[in-house]
Amino acid sequence: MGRSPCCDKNGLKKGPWTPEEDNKLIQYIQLHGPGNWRTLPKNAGLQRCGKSCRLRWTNYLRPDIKRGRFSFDEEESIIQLHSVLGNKWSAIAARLPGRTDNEIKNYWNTHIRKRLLRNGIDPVTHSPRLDLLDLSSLLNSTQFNLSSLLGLQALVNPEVFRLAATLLASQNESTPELLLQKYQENNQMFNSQLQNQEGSELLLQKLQQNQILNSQLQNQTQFFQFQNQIQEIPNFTTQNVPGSSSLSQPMQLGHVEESYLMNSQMLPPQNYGYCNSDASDNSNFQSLNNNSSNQNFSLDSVLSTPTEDEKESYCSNLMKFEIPESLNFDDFM
DNA sequence: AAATGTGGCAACCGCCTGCTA
DNA sequence: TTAGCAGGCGGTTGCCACATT
Repeated sequence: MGRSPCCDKNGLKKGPWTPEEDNKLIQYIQLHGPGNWRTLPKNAGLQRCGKSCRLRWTNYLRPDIKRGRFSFDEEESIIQLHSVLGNKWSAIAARLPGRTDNEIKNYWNTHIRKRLLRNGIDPVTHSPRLDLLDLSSLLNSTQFNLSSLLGLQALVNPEVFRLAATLLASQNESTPELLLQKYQENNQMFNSQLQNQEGSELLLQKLQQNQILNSQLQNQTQFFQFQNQIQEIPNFTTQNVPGSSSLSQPMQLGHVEESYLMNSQMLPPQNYGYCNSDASDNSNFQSLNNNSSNQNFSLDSVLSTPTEDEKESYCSNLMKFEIPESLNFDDFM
Protein backbone atom coordinates (compact mmCIF):
# COMPACT_ATOMS: atom_id res chain seq x y z
CA MET A 1 0.00 0.00 0.00
CA GLY A 2 1.07 3.56 -0.58
CA ARG A 3 1.03 6.46 1.76
CA SER A 4 -2.06 7.96 3.18
CA PRO A 5 -3.56 10.90 1.26
CA CYS A 6 -1.78 14.22 1.50
CA CYS A 7 -4.77 16.16 2.64
CA ASP A 8 -8.47 16.32 2.36
CA LYS A 9 -9.04 19.08 -0.13
CA ASN A 10 -12.62 19.64 0.96
CA GLY A 11 -13.00 22.69 3.11
CA LEU A 12 -9.48 23.92 2.59
CA LYS A 13 -9.00 27.56 1.81
CA LYS A 14 -7.74 28.72 -1.56
CA GLY A 15 -6.76 32.04 -3.00
CA PRO A 16 -4.60 34.84 -1.66
CA TRP A 17 -2.95 34.39 1.69
CA THR A 18 -3.82 36.70 4.55
CA PRO A 19 -1.16 38.24 6.81
CA GLU A 20 -2.46 36.06 9.65
CA GLU A 21 -1.92 32.92 7.62
CA ASP A 22 1.54 34.10 6.63
CA ASN A 23 2.43 34.70 10.27
CA LYS A 24 1.23 31.26 11.28
CA LEU A 25 3.27 29.63 8.55
CA ILE A 26 6.39 31.66 9.30
CA GLN A 27 6.19 31.05 13.02
CA TYR A 28 5.67 27.35 12.59
CA ILE A 29 8.55 26.93 10.16
CA GLN A 30 10.84 29.05 12.32
CA LEU A 31 10.12 26.69 15.20
CA HIS A 32 9.98 23.36 13.46
CA GLY A 33 11.44 23.86 10.01
CA PRO A 34 9.63 23.10 6.78
CA GLY A 35 9.64 19.35 7.39
CA ASN A 36 6.59 17.41 6.31
CA TRP A 37 4.30 19.56 4.20
CA ARG A 38 1.46 17.11 4.58
CA THR A 39 1.15 17.53 8.31
CA LEU A 40 2.34 21.11 8.46
CA PRO A 41 -1.00 22.88 7.82
CA LYS A 42 -2.75 20.99 10.58
CA ASN A 43 0.09 21.48 13.05
CA ALA A 44 0.36 25.16 12.16
CA GLY A 45 -3.39 25.70 12.44
CA LEU A 46 -3.85 26.52 8.77
CA GLN A 47 -6.85 25.58 6.64
CA ARG A 48 -4.60 25.10 3.63
CA CYS A 49 -3.29 22.24 1.58
CA GLY A 50 0.33 21.33 2.28
CA LYS A 51 1.12 22.03 -1.30
CA SER A 52 -0.24 25.54 -0.97
CA CYS A 53 1.86 26.08 2.15
CA ARG A 54 4.99 24.87 0.42
CA LEU A 55 4.38 27.18 -2.53
CA ARG A 56 3.70 30.14 -0.30
CA TRP A 57 6.87 29.49 1.66
CA THR A 58 9.20 28.78 -1.23
CA ASN A 59 7.90 31.53 -3.49
CA TYR A 60 7.17 34.31 -1.06
CA LEU A 61 7.87 33.88 2.65
CA ARG A 62 11.31 32.33 2.60
CA PRO A 63 13.70 34.74 4.31
CA ASP A 64 16.43 34.47 1.69
CA ILE A 65 14.21 35.64 -1.14
CA LYS A 66 15.37 38.76 -2.89
CA ARG A 67 12.48 41.04 -3.69
CA GLY A 68 12.28 43.91 -6.10
CA ARG A 69 13.30 44.55 -9.65
CA PHE A 70 15.70 42.28 -11.41
CA SER A 71 19.10 43.86 -11.85
CA PHE A 72 20.58 44.10 -15.26
CA ASP A 73 23.10 41.38 -14.46
CA GLU A 74 20.32 39.11 -13.33
CA GLU A 75 18.40 39.76 -16.51
CA GLU A 76 21.43 39.02 -18.61
CA SER A 77 22.02 35.81 -16.69
CA ILE A 78 18.44 34.73 -17.19
CA ILE A 79 18.67 35.19 -20.93
CA GLN A 80 21.98 33.39 -21.14
CA LEU A 81 20.81 30.52 -18.99
CA HIS A 82 17.54 30.29 -20.88
CA SER A 83 19.39 30.08 -24.17
CA VAL A 84 21.05 26.90 -22.90
CA LEU A 85 18.60 25.44 -20.42
CA GLY A 86 15.30 26.44 -21.98
CA ASN A 87 12.27 26.68 -19.72
CA LYS A 88 14.02 24.93 -16.86
CA TRP A 89 13.06 27.65 -14.45
CA SER A 90 14.18 25.78 -11.37
CA ALA A 91 17.60 25.18 -12.92
CA ILE A 92 17.84 28.84 -13.82
CA ALA A 93 16.70 29.86 -10.36
CA ALA A 94 19.37 27.66 -8.81
CA ARG A 95 21.95 29.91 -10.45
CA LEU A 96 20.34 33.13 -9.32
CA PRO A 97 20.55 33.34 -5.54
CA GLY A 98 17.46 34.76 -3.90
CA ARG A 99 15.23 34.36 -6.92
CA THR A 100 12.53 31.74 -7.23
CA ASP A 101 11.64 29.78 -10.30
CA ASN A 102 8.18 31.29 -10.24
CA GLU A 103 9.57 34.80 -10.11
CA ILE A 104 11.98 34.16 -12.94
CA LYS A 105 9.26 32.53 -14.99
CA ASN A 106 6.96 35.49 -14.46
CA TYR A 107 9.70 37.94 -15.29
CA TRP A 108 10.55 36.07 -18.45
CA ASN A 109 6.95 35.91 -19.62
CA THR A 110 6.08 39.50 -18.77
CA HIS A 111 9.28 41.31 -19.64
CA ILE A 112 12.04 39.48 -21.43
CA ARG A 113 9.96 37.35 -23.73
CA LYS A 114 7.90 40.27 -24.93
CA ARG A 115 10.96 42.37 -25.48
CA LEU A 116 12.66 39.70 -27.52
CA LEU A 117 9.55 39.21 -29.63
CA ARG A 118 9.16 42.93 -30.12
CA ASN A 119 12.73 43.07 -31.35
CA GLY A 120 12.29 40.21 -33.76
CA ILE A 121 14.07 37.56 -31.74
CA ASP A 122 12.53 34.18 -31.17
CA PRO A 123 12.49 33.69 -27.37
CA VAL A 124 12.63 29.92 -27.82
CA THR A 125 15.60 29.65 -30.15
CA HIS A 126 17.18 32.98 -29.21
CA SER A 127 17.70 33.61 -32.89
CA PRO A 128 16.26 36.31 -35.10
CA ARG A 129 12.85 35.40 -36.35
CA LEU A 130 13.54 34.70 -39.98
CA ASP A 131 9.85 34.69 -40.73
CA LEU A 132 10.05 38.41 -40.20
CA LEU A 133 13.37 39.06 -41.82
CA ASP A 134 15.23 36.43 -43.74
CA LEU A 135 18.69 37.56 -42.81
CA SER A 136 20.39 34.30 -43.62
CA SER A 137 19.36 34.33 -47.24
CA LEU A 138 20.26 37.97 -47.43
CA LEU A 139 23.67 37.41 -45.96
CA ASN A 140 24.36 34.26 -47.97
CA SER A 141 23.54 36.02 -51.16
CA THR A 142 26.47 36.16 -53.57
CA GLN A 143 25.47 39.63 -54.49
CA PHE A 144 25.31 40.81 -50.92
CA ASN A 145 27.83 38.94 -48.86
CA LEU A 146 27.98 40.98 -45.70
CA SER A 147 30.20 38.45 -43.99
CA SER A 148 32.82 38.90 -46.65
CA LEU A 149 32.48 42.63 -46.39
CA LEU A 150 33.21 42.44 -42.71
CA GLY A 151 36.12 40.09 -43.15
CA LEU A 152 34.50 37.23 -41.31
CA GLN A 153 36.67 34.57 -42.86
CA ALA A 154 37.56 32.91 -39.59
CA LEU A 155 34.22 31.49 -38.68
CA VAL A 156 35.61 28.03 -38.13
CA ASN A 157 37.06 28.37 -34.70
CA PRO A 158 39.23 25.67 -33.12
CA GLU A 159 37.71 26.37 -29.75
CA VAL A 160 34.40 25.06 -30.94
CA PHE A 161 36.06 21.80 -31.83
CA ARG A 162 37.76 21.70 -28.47
CA LEU A 163 34.41 22.11 -26.79
CA ALA A 164 32.82 19.47 -28.98
CA ALA A 165 35.62 17.03 -28.32
CA THR A 166 35.29 17.55 -24.60
CA LEU A 167 31.61 16.89 -24.79
CA LEU A 168 32.09 13.78 -26.85
CA ALA A 169 34.80 12.50 -24.54
CA SER A 170 32.34 12.16 -21.73
CA GLN A 171 28.85 11.43 -22.84
CA ASN A 172 27.57 11.23 -19.29
CA GLU A 173 28.68 14.76 -18.69
CA SER A 174 27.01 16.14 -21.76
CA THR A 175 24.38 18.03 -19.88
CA PRO A 176 23.14 21.54 -20.43
CA GLU A 177 24.96 22.50 -17.26
CA LEU A 178 28.27 21.29 -18.65
CA LEU A 179 27.58 23.01 -21.90
CA LEU A 180 26.91 26.22 -20.08
CA GLN A 181 30.10 25.85 -18.09
CA LYS A 182 32.14 25.24 -21.20
CA TYR A 183 30.48 28.14 -22.89
CA GLN A 184 31.32 30.42 -20.02
CA GLU A 185 34.91 29.20 -20.02
CA ASN A 186 35.13 29.91 -23.71
CA ASN A 187 33.58 33.28 -23.14
CA GLN A 188 36.14 34.24 -20.53
CA MET A 189 38.98 33.14 -22.75
CA PHE A 190 37.69 35.16 -25.64
CA ASN A 191 37.10 38.10 -23.37
CA SER A 192 40.72 38.11 -22.32
CA GLN A 193 41.74 37.83 -25.94
CA LEU A 194 39.52 40.73 -26.77
CA GLN A 195 40.81 42.83 -23.91
CA ASN A 196 44.42 42.14 -24.86
CA GLN A 197 43.93 43.76 -28.20
CA GLU A 198 45.53 47.13 -28.57
CA GLY A 199 43.55 50.30 -29.11
CA SER A 200 44.38 50.51 -32.77
CA GLU A 201 41.91 47.74 -33.52
CA LEU A 202 39.03 48.90 -35.60
CA LEU A 203 35.46 48.63 -34.50
CA LEU A 204 34.87 46.03 -37.17
CA GLN A 205 37.38 43.74 -35.53
CA LYS A 206 35.46 43.94 -32.30
CA LEU A 207 32.34 43.23 -34.22
CA GLN A 208 34.06 40.24 -35.74
CA GLN A 209 34.98 38.93 -32.32
CA ASN A 210 31.45 39.42 -31.16
CA GLN A 211 30.03 37.54 -34.08
CA ILE A 212 32.43 34.67 -33.66
CA LEU A 213 31.42 34.35 -30.04
CA ASN A 214 27.80 34.53 -30.95
CA SER A 215 28.18 31.84 -33.54
CA GLN A 216 29.94 29.73 -30.94
CA LEU A 217 26.96 29.73 -28.65
CA GLN A 218 24.67 29.06 -31.53
CA ASN A 219 26.75 26.08 -32.54
CA GLN A 220 27.29 24.83 -29.03
CA THR A 221 23.58 24.75 -28.48
CA GLN A 222 22.93 23.25 -31.87
CA PHE A 223 25.66 20.72 -31.33
CA PHE A 224 24.21 19.64 -28.03
CA GLN A 225 20.81 19.22 -29.61
CA PHE A 226 22.44 17.33 -32.46
CA GLN A 227 24.26 15.06 -30.06
CA ASN A 228 21.03 14.30 -28.25
CA GLN A 229 19.43 13.42 -31.54
CA ILE A 230 22.27 11.07 -32.37
CA GLN A 231 22.01 9.38 -29.01
CA GLU A 232 18.34 8.74 -29.65
CA ILE A 233 19.18 6.73 -32.75
CA PRO A 234 19.34 3.05 -31.74
CA ASN A 235 22.84 1.51 -31.89
CA PHE A 236 24.32 4.63 -33.38
CA THR A 237 27.89 5.57 -32.61
CA THR A 238 30.38 7.50 -34.61
CA GLN A 239 32.19 4.23 -35.10
CA ASN A 240 29.44 3.47 -37.56
CA VAL A 241 30.79 6.19 -39.73
CA PRO A 242 33.73 5.21 -41.93
CA GLY A 243 36.85 7.08 -41.03
CA SER A 244 35.40 8.45 -37.85
CA SER A 245 36.90 8.17 -34.43
CA SER A 246 35.43 6.68 -31.31
CA LEU A 247 33.55 8.76 -28.83
CA SER A 248 35.93 7.50 -26.22
CA GLN A 249 38.85 9.19 -27.87
CA PRO A 250 39.18 12.71 -26.69
CA MET A 251 40.17 15.54 -28.97
CA GLN A 252 38.98 13.71 -32.05
CA LEU A 253 35.65 14.28 -33.62
CA GLY A 254 33.48 11.78 -35.40
CA HIS A 255 33.03 12.49 -39.04
CA VAL A 256 29.37 13.30 -38.71
CA GLU A 257 29.83 15.72 -35.87
CA GLU A 258 32.78 17.35 -37.56
CA SER A 259 30.84 17.78 -40.77
CA TYR A 260 27.96 19.14 -38.83
CA LEU A 261 30.13 21.65 -37.08
CA MET A 262 31.87 22.61 -40.28
CA ASN A 263 28.57 23.18 -41.98
CA SER A 264 27.03 25.01 -39.12
CA GLN A 265 30.07 27.22 -38.80
CA MET A 266 29.58 28.27 -42.38
CA LEU A 267 26.22 29.69 -41.56
CA PRO A 268 26.07 33.35 -40.81
CA PRO A 269 25.67 34.03 -37.14
CA GLN A 270 21.97 34.26 -36.55
CA ASN A 271 21.89 36.00 -33.28
CA TYR A 272 21.79 39.25 -31.43
CA GLY A 273 25.06 40.37 -32.97
CA TYR A 274 23.03 41.98 -35.66
CA CYS A 275 21.23 44.08 -33.15
CA ASN A 276 24.09 45.43 -31.14
CA SER A 277 23.33 49.06 -30.78
CA ASP A 278 26.40 49.49 -28.61
CA ALA A 279 28.62 49.40 -31.61
CA SER A 280 26.54 51.70 -33.65
CA ASP A 281 26.76 54.75 -31.49
CA ASN A 282 29.70 55.71 -29.34
CA SER A 283 31.11 52.24 -29.09
CA ASN A 284 30.51 51.22 -25.54
CA PHE A 285 32.52 48.08 -26.04
CA GLN A 286 35.42 49.23 -23.97
CA SER A 287 33.35 50.42 -21.08
CA LEU A 288 31.38 47.25 -21.37
CA ASN A 289 34.46 45.16 -20.97
CA ASN A 290 35.79 47.27 -18.15
CA ASN A 291 32.67 46.67 -16.19
CA SER A 292 33.40 43.77 -13.90
CA SER A 293 29.77 42.78 -13.87
CA ASN A 294 29.78 42.45 -17.60
CA GLN A 295 32.83 40.34 -18.13
CA ASN A 296 31.13 38.11 -20.64
CA PHE A 297 31.31 39.61 -24.03
CA SER A 298 28.59 37.32 -25.11
CA LEU A 299 25.57 36.78 -27.18
CA ASP A 300 23.32 38.27 -24.62
CA SER A 301 25.58 41.07 -23.64
CA VAL A 302 24.00 43.07 -26.38
CA LEU A 303 21.41 43.78 -23.76
CA SER A 304 24.13 45.35 -21.68
CA THR A 305 22.85 48.82 -22.05
CA PRO A 306 22.61 50.86 -18.90
CA THR A 307 19.20 52.39 -19.33
CA GLU A 308 15.81 50.91 -19.85
CA ASP A 309 15.31 52.96 -22.97
CA GLU A 310 18.46 51.62 -24.50
CA LYS A 311 17.49 48.10 -23.57
CA GLU A 312 14.12 48.61 -25.16
CA SER A 313 15.70 49.78 -28.36
CA TYR A 314 18.72 47.54 -28.46
CA CYS A 315 17.40 45.72 -31.47
CA SER A 316 15.63 48.53 -33.16
CA ASN A 317 18.91 49.46 -34.74
CA LEU A 318 18.86 46.11 -36.44
CA MET A 319 20.65 47.09 -39.59
CA LYS A 320 22.21 50.32 -38.42
CA PHE A 321 24.67 48.33 -36.40
CA GLU A 322 26.07 46.44 -39.33
CA ILE A 323 25.85 49.11 -41.95
CA PRO A 324 27.34 52.51 -41.24
CA GLU A 325 25.23 55.25 -42.66
CA SER A 326 28.16 56.53 -44.64
CA LEU A 327 28.56 53.23 -46.39
CA ASN A 328 27.46 53.32 -49.99
CA PHE A 329 26.53 49.82 -51.03
CA ASP A 330 26.55 50.73 -54.67
CA ASP A 331 30.29 50.95 -54.36
CA PHE A 332 30.43 47.34 -53.31
CA MET A 333 28.16 46.02 -56.01
C1' DA B 1 -15.06 60.76 -12.88
C1' DA B 2 -16.25 56.46 -14.86
C1' DA B 3 -15.37 52.80 -18.08
C1' DT B 4 -12.23 50.06 -20.35
C1' DG B 5 -7.74 48.14 -21.41
C1' DT B 6 -3.31 46.36 -20.08
C1' DG B 7 0.50 44.51 -17.42
C1' DG B 8 2.35 42.22 -13.45
C1' DC B 9 2.38 38.67 -10.35
C1' DA B 10 0.70 35.43 -6.77
C1' DA B 11 -1.46 31.29 -6.72
C1' DC B 12 -3.48 27.28 -8.67
C1' DC B 13 -3.60 23.20 -11.79
C1' DG B 14 -2.07 19.13 -13.57
C1' DC B 15 1.62 16.25 -14.83
C1' DC B 16 5.93 13.80 -13.73
C1' DT B 17 9.32 11.49 -10.87
C1' DG B 18 10.92 9.24 -6.99
C1' DC B 19 9.90 7.23 -2.77
C1' DT B 20 7.42 4.31 0.47
C1' DA B 21 4.53 0.86 2.41
C1' DT C 1 6.47 -5.69 -7.49
C1' DT C 2 3.30 -2.21 -7.45
C1' DA C 3 -0.13 1.11 -6.05
C1' DG C 4 -0.37 5.48 -4.49
C1' DC C 5 1.39 9.60 -2.35
C1' DA C 6 4.72 13.78 -1.64
C1' DG C 7 7.29 16.92 -3.64
C1' DG C 8 8.84 19.33 -7.64
C1' DC C 9 8.05 21.54 -11.80
C1' DG C 10 6.20 24.22 -15.82
C1' DG C 11 2.02 26.16 -17.68
C1' DT C 12 -1.92 28.82 -16.89
C1' DT C 13 -5.34 31.59 -14.58
C1' DG C 14 -7.40 35.30 -12.28
C1' DC C 15 -7.05 39.22 -9.41
C1' DC C 16 -5.39 43.77 -8.69
C1' DA C 17 -3.25 48.12 -9.73
C1' DC C 18 -2.30 51.34 -12.95
C1' DA C 19 -2.87 53.60 -17.53
C1' DT C 20 -5.66 55.21 -21.10
C1' DT C 21 -9.82 56.83 -23.26
